[in-house]
Amino acid sequence: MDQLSRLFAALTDPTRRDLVARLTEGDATVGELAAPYDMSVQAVSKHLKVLEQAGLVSRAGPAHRSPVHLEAEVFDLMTGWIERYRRRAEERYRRLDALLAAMNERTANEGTTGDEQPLEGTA
Amino acid sequence: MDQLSRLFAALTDPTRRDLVARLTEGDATVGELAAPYDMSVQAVSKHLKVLEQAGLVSRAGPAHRSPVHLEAEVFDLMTGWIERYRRRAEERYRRLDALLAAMNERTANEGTTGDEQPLEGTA
DNA sequence: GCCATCCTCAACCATATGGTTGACGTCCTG
DNA sequence: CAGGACGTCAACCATATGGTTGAGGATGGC
Repeated sequence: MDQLSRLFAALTDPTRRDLVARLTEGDATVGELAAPYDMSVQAVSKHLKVLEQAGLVSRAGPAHRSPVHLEAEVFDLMTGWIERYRRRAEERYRRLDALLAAMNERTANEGTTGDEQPLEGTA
Repeated sequence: MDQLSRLFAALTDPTRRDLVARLTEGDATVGELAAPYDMSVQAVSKHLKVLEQAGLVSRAGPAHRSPVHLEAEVFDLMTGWIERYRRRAEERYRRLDALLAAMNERTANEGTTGDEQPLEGTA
């Protein structure tokens, strides 16, 4: 699985999104992170593993009680993907609007010209 | 499942991300969308259903051969969530930097003052 | 050095996911 | 109106996911 897929998958689960949200307030140990949930510590540990493999979280060391740290920069991978296609879609809407405006203008000037499939392959 | 979860889940699958990417080039029928993949049309139809339930995609009508349309605005729900916590994390780093700078200045001026847990609850 | 605490690993279970094939409904064509 | 093309529905299968419990491995305090 590629990292982008791992990132989206990681943030699919509401518990994991909540963990990320809490980590923006500062590093925390697994125990601290697990405390608020009505769920076993092992389950939270698994969630953290998923976040870690997605690159969203890191551990200071393999040590006992070592704090979990949020790696906020990897968010950019997702926003990068999203914004790219968001922009592309908007770009297309603008072109479509321009095209429709041009068509309106032409029909207002002289009516149909015999060329009637201007949308094909352009929009 | 809440919409945010559905959105992240929808974009987890590379095939669905690719469908979204292609829809930024313009609306398309299910058949057109399914053609490039080494996969049954039914499978692509399922993927489109997932995208539709996440709000990322809409159909012109229940009709035969009706085009699939991308709803790019819902991207904002995700970027909104991501950017919120991205900002929160950065905000925290700035506060931490400021605190460390203040500590350095103080120790440079007069050494320890006896109050030695300034990080607790602040970072 | 011992023991409690923190955390992870492993096995297990229920359900969700992503794919298949086959059957069916609906529309456009002739 | 008969037939083919397009799309979805349903059943099925393999694997992934999110949770549980039980056991075990390090660490740190005493």
